[in-house]
Amino acid sequence: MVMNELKKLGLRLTPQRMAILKILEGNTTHPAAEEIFHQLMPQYPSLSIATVYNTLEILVKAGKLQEIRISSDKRHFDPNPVPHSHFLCRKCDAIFDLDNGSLDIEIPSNMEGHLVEDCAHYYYGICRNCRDERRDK
Amino acid sequence: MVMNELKKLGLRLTPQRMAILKILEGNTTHPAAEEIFHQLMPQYPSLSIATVYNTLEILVKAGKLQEIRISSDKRHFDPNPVPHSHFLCRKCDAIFDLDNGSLDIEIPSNMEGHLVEDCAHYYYGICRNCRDERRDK
DNA sequence: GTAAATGCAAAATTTTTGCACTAGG
DNA sequence: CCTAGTGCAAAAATTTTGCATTTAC
Repeated sequence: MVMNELKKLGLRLTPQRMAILKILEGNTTHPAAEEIFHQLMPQYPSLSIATVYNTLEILVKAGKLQEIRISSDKRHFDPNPVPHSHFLCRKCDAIFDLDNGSLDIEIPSNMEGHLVEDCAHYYYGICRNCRDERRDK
Repeated sequence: MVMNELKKLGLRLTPQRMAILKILEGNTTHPAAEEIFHQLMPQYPSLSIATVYNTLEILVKAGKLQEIRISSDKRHFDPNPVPHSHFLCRKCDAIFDLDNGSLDIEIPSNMEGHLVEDCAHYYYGICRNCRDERRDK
């Protein structure tokens, strides 16, 4: 559970943080900050978008979340911090996880003299759902 | 030469476009729109940032440029449209091309049922220059 | 001459910041 | 208590848009 790990890092377990964590846990839709904010609005009317951004940044720095820069306009977030590929559909804008089988992406420690710490692999095209729709018509 | 290819696409060769193309040709610094704009300001004081964005979008759509979404805050551009990896230095924010030898990135046509048209591989860490600086001190 | 491109300024979006107030531990 | 965290509103930063004017062909 992520909550206990946060405690160990000296982070306070506020209701806002727990709610954000709950939304993200097991979530494969890769929401952006604003989507999380709107989902929580009904329950937490006083919640601030700044708090959402703040929490997401903390979680990314703590290695509990992964930031996804696949879309040109806004950042998305993945509760799975293990490096894996993502696919963005040009038609419906959905982001999919691509599980490279059991082989997660290997991060080369050194590339042309650069010290590599992290990596991201993004793929673009038409997702299987949109492709099927097209086929039906 | 890119200019002639643009003509074939029915695009007009305006001074602004040619200037933007000239700045990008052979450029390995991966400039953002604003950097291009500022480099051209002295020579083209009336140039509009909207024209820079417009031109960049046209060139990307025409397949003459590659958009780089490696940085979370702004988009960068690469005059080399062939898929290849990029490296972002967390210390100096420079973007480097990673030439995967002669093996360019292969785009799988199909991944888990999705139709893949394009891809991007990004790497993050400390570049060789910043690493060397650290070592000297 | 005419459609395409430009420049300008305003708007739209996303993200960040400063600061007073609140509350978790 | 006391510091970390929150909320608010304003600001910053990037990108887009509408429209009148200009210009490449």
